Amino acid sequence: MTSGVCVESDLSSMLQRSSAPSHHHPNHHGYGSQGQVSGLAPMLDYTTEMDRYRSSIANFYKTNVNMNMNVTNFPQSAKLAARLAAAAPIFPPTAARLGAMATAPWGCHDNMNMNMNHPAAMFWGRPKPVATAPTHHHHHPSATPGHMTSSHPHSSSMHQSGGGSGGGGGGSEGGGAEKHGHTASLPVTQGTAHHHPIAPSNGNFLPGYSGGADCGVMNKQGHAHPDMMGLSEGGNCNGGGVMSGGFLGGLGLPPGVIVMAMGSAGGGISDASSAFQMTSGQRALTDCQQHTNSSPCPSSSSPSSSGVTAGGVSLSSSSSSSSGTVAKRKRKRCGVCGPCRRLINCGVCSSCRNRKTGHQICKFRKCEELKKKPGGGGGVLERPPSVPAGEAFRWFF
DNA sequence: TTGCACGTTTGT
DNA sequence: ACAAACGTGCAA
Repeated sequence: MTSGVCVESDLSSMLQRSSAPSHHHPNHHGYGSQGQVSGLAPMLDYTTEMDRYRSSIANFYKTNVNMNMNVTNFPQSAKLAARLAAAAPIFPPTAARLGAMATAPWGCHDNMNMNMNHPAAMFWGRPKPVATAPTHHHHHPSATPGHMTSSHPHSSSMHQSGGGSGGGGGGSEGGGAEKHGHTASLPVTQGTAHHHPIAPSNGNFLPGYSGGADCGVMNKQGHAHPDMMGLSEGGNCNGGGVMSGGFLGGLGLPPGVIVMAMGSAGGGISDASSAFQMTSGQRALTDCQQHTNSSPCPSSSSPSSSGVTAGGVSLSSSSSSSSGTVAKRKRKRCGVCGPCRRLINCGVCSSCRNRKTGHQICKFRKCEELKKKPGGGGGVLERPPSVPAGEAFRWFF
């Protein structure tokens, strides 16, 4: 499924259901049902609209949530959190913005809190989204944050349901929240903005997660494993669009614009992954190279990058296919699939439990690509297809 | 076919 | 040196 489609259907339907068509605010048209935008519709009650919208979203997530909330399941989360914290300044320039981003997405600061149980929950980005290319900085934001989504949904649900039976979800607040300035959040931000709550949310969070939710891929999340990571093929749903959306919030640009840009830039791939990659040093590089076909990989800042790995490994794998030589090298994670985007080990799977002896990555984090047979067709070639440009674009209509 | 354990490679 | 994770062989 393409993210565009999923989202559109889900969200739009929700919206429609919850609100009278005529009420759609122009601003919302993006998500609103297609074409329903009776452009003239006066901003009746913007706030009301927003509320409605929010509630819709909440409901939407309500179901998914609970599972994820179990932060406790992530033994490594602490570690991860630390790591992430270090890397925190994912979007240095946007630090300030970050707060907004973090919160806005869920439209409910409560969410943040909930998530915060597990610091890690906050950042579902790659561990080291460190350096950001000046140019691309726009993209990054979206990329990283993306992951957070999963957790949020819970919160939102909680928020609404009020009860929030959710596992640990409850009320504990993590320091993380503060970090992001959770409180400020939403409503306000949006106030100004014409941004639809949803847009931001997606944007900020990893496509993977968000995607899952948005796309209605809920199924996946539905069973979601104890670890909130039930990412569905992240890339798909979210599409670059999503991310961009988040960004938009910060930029204040019309969603459509961003999306378009992303699409073109990403050559269809766009989604967080690419952005991600770019920021994450070697890995990024690797990924790019592996997927040369699709990803733009901007002159991968100096392939020389320690020339070693990046080129070596990834290429070997890809080249192997082409050259046929194949020096059996270890394959690397694609970095874009749902599992790859996960940062936290579930802690309950056999791999996690047997980490010492098993030497295997958490099953839920096992790269989709690596699961495939090395020689197998397709091999490394494709990354999980992200939303086709067209689809992404569709999102906003 | 799937899961587990070990060896080995890769990155810090 | 150490940790993480991939590849592979073996057992169930």
